[in-house]
Amino acid sequence: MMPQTVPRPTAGAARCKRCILHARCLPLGLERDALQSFDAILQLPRPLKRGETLVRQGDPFTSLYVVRSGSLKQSLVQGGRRGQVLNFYLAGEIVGLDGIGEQRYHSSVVALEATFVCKLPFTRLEDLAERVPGLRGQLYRCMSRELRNDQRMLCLLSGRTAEQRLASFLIGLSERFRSRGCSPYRFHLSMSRSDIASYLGLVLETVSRTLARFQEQGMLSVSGRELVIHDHEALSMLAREGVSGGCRLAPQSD
Amino acid sequence: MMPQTVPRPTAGAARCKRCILHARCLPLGLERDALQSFDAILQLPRPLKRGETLVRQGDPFTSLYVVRSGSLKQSLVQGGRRGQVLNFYLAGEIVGLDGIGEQRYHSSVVALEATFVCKLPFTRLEDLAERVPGLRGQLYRCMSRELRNDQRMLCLLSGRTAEQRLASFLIGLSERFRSRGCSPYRFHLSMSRSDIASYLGLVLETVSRTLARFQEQGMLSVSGRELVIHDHEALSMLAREGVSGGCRLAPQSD
DNA sequence: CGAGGTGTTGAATCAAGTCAAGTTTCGTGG
DNA sequence: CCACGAAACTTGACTTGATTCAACACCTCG
Repeated sequence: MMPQTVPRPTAGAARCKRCILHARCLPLGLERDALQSFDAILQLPRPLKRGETLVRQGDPFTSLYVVRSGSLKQSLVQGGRRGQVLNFYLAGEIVGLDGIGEQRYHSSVVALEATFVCKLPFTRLEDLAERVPGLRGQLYRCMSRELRNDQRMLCLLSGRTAEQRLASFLIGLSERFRSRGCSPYRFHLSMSRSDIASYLGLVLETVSRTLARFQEQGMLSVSGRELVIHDHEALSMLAREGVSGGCRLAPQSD
Repeated sequence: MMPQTVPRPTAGAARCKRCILHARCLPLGLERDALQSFDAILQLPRPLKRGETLVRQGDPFTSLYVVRSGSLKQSLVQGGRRGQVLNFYLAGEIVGLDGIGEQRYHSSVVALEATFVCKLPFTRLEDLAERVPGLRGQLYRCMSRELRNDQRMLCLLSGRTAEQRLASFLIGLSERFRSRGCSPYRFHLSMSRSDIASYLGLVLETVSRTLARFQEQGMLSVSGRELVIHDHEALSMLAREGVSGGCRLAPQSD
């Protein structure tokens, strides 16, 4: 039987060396000594309840957080609008990077389910990074990964159909679960339809309808938040490209 | 008379200390010594012709570039699609940050007009950053600014009308020109309508029509790529919020 | 002067949004 | 444990803003 959710951390085990996320977390590739120093600044996993806020937009920036288990959503309030969902964070991902550089968190992050996070006070992390080039590199890598991620999102939101957006989203999730050792074909959506809609620049009715259509076409089954992907191939085809062969080419200036 | 384009660098003047961009460039806030070391790794401004490629998506990452004068567009090719425009760079902005962390540039950057850039070999920059905390901070700050910028774009592309997108874009440009000492009310668009369209997730016809509508309403005048903003207030109102008071609130889970 | 890139404008179409009921699910407290 | 109410989700009918397709105007440059 395949695990349907991300594995829980062994209770109380804060040391990175034994952490199941070792391979995909920030201290990846650190030497034995450096890893111990890293361990020393890392604070014990903190439990968050569903709906609990980890960082609040505008609050002073103090720490990065690594998701140990569970999931969160990042959202941004601008103007009169309700929070635009910018990202979902799964185990091993880093929360708070957009706060570096300003003194404040630029967005809010809220737990979508029971969630554990490890806290990394940034000043201490920076001190350590000063002495450990590998860690500095990892930090850059994380930020630039986030950058690339946002850029992928920009492409997705720019002139793609609802079907393509949703397919992309599901395939993306699927891959992330796969790389965490969970089934890429059967998983639980910890976010609401309206979170997904906001993330994809749609309204929740459209998400609902599009999921229904995918189900009719036999590509997947959804029941509430339980998802089973039947035709991963078809779905990722949709995600990668326009379904109808005709990708209309914008005239390239130059 | 107000300058209509970004000031040109004094020919051959590579030294940062005398550079007009001093106040908004990477070495901002560096000590005298650090600034000299920075100068030492910085390569002389290189001229680019309109349409010339500065970095090509997928090429090995070697350097960051600072725009000295002129402008460029960043674009990303994914799947079968033609380049999605991700960003426009003006004087003082840093090109190439998304390449840090991977060994490759993640997107292409092309000059929109005659443009000068200063080259910053990254390994040398990193060496220097190791010794100069202020520079490290600046690097973080730049990356996190880029992150925040992309996030603003995500909000913009997510369920805003063509009018709001275009207004946002124009106001954004206006502010950028203002902060560079150029007129925020009268400037030249170095990018084509189709570049703007791609950037805003629209088709070029829509950009053209929307500009025409703005002009009818007396908010601005356009003639080709020359733009005059008559009613900055109205435009930024449009940019900030839905024009019709009704910002429909998505039900917030939590 | 003609060609090609760039921009404008019009008419028709359609995908997604809006509004409006419903139904299901879930959490809380009796 | 059940009942209740509030969220969350689904579905349908209708509207609309943006895209598509198409024709044409403009400007620059060889």
